[in-house]
Amino acid sequence: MLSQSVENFVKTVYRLQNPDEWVGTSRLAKALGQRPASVTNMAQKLAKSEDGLITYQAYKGVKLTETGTSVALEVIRHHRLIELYLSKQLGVPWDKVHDEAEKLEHVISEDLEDRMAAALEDPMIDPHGAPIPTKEGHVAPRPSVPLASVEPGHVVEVVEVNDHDAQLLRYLGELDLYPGNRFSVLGRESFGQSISIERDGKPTSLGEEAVPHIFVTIIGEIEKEKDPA
Amino acid sequence: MLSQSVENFVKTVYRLQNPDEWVGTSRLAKALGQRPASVTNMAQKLAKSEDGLITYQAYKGVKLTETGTSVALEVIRHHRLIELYLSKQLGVPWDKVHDEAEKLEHVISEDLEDRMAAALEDPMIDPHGAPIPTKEGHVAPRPSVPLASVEPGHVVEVVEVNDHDAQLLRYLGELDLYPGNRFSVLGRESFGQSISIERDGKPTSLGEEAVPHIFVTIIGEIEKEKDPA
DNA sequence: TGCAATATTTAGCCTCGCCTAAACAATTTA
DNA sequence: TAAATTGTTTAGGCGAGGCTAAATATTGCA
Repeated sequence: MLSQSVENFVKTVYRLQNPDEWVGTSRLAKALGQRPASVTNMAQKLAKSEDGLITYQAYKGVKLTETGTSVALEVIRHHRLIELYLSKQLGVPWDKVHDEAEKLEHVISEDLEDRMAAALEDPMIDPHGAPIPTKEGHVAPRPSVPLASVEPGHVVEVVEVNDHDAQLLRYLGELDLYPGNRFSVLGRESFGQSISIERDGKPTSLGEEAVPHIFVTIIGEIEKEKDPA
Repeated sequence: MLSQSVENFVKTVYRLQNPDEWVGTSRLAKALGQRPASVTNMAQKLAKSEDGLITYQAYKGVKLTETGTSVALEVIRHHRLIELYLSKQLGVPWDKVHDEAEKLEHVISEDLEDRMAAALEDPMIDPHGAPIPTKEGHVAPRPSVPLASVEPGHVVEVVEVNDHDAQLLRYLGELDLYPGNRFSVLGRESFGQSISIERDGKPTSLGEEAVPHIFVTIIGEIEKEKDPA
C-alpha cells in the first residue's frame, strides 16, 4: 500500500514531466508545497525502493518509470472521477471539487472507483475538461492550443482549464467559460497576456492571470454582422 | 484540524464508554488494534492538550469531555452517513460499507456531509440499523434488547446489528436478517448462546458467533398454525 | 575562462504515531 | 493478608515525512 505522500509525489511528477525529460527538485518542491531538500529526500528513498516508481539522478531530477506512470495515472483517474462524481451527482460547485478530490483520491477502493465510473457511464472528461484515464492507464489525447496563442478574429471553444486555482475557476464560472462553451477572441491588450473576448454578445476582458490556464480549439473566423447604418 | 488517529481514538472511546464510567486502556487498545502502551501515550497527550477532548486518570482510564463527545458524534455521523450513501446510491454491499466508511469519514468536508445527507433526505438510521447522529450531535435512542435475552416463542424484529465484522454481515445477509425484518425465536440450543429461529417459514440455527451482535424488539408471540392431522 | 549567482544535496533535527521490554500498581486467590 | 497474577505505565526506539542550515555542484555571465 502506497502512502498518500508517495501517491502525491508520483502524481505531481507526472503532471510536471515532459516526455523524456527530468523534473527538477525545485519545481517539484514548489508544486508539492515543500522544501527542495524534502523532495531530494523522498526522491532518493523512492529511487532506492523496490517499488521502482521513479528514476533519480543527482542534480538532474526525477523521472517516472513505467510502474510509476501507471500509479500516477491510477491516482489521476481517481481524482478526476471523483471531481466529476461530486459535480454531477452531488452538485458540488466546480471550484470546490478539486480540493475535495485531493483528499478522497487516496482512500477510495477499486470497487468504489468502478461503481462511480458506472454511475457516470464511463465518462471520458472531468468538469475542467481534463481527460479521465481509463482503468488500463490510457489517456485519450484532446487536441487543444493555449488561448494565449490564438490570433484575434477567431471563434474558439474551451477545451480545458487548469483546476488547481479555485479563484480562477470562480472567475471563469462567472464568465460562463466552461469546457464546451464558445467565445470570440477580439484582440490582445497592449501589455501582458490579457485579451478581450466576446461571449453571448457580451464583451469582456480576460485578465492575464487567467489566460495561461485556458486551452481551446479554434472553431472558425468571427462572422461580421451586417451593421445597419 | 484533528488527525485521523485522534478522531479514531475519540470515536472508539465513545463506542466503549458507558455513562459516567472510565474506559480502560486495554479495552481501548484491543478495539483500536494497538498496544496498551500506545493508548496510554495517546491518552496522556490528549489529556494534556488544549483541545480538551478527554479526561485521563492513571490506572483508571479515559473519559470523553463534552467537546470530545461532540467530536466523536461528528465522526460517527460521517461514518454512518457514508455507509448509507454508499449502500443506497452506489449499491455497495452492506458488509463492505463499514471498511470503506472507516477511511472516508476522516476526509469529507462539512459541505459534502450536508450534500450526502440532503441526497438521502436526512436519514435517521444507517444500513446496520444504527442511528445517525444529527449535525447538532443528537442521537435518537432506539429501543432494543439483545437477541440473546429473548425467550423462545416470540416474534422479533431486527433493530440493529454490529457493523464491525464483514463475515458476520455476509452471514446475516444470507439469512435475510436485515434491520426491519422479522423472525421467530424457536428455542435455545443446549449449550452456548446459539439459538434456533424461523424466518419466512425456513427454520435455521443462528450461531453463537452471531447472536451477541444482534439487537431486536419483540413484536409478539408465535401464532400456532392449525395443524391438520 | 573564472567567478558570482543559483540550484541541489547533505547533515542533523523534529513531531507523530506506533512499537517492545521492563518497572510498577492493582487485583485476585490461596 | 501476602503472594501471584494481571493490567498499566515508563523508558527508550523506530520509520515516515517533513524542516533548516551548511556544504557542494552547476550554470550564467563578465
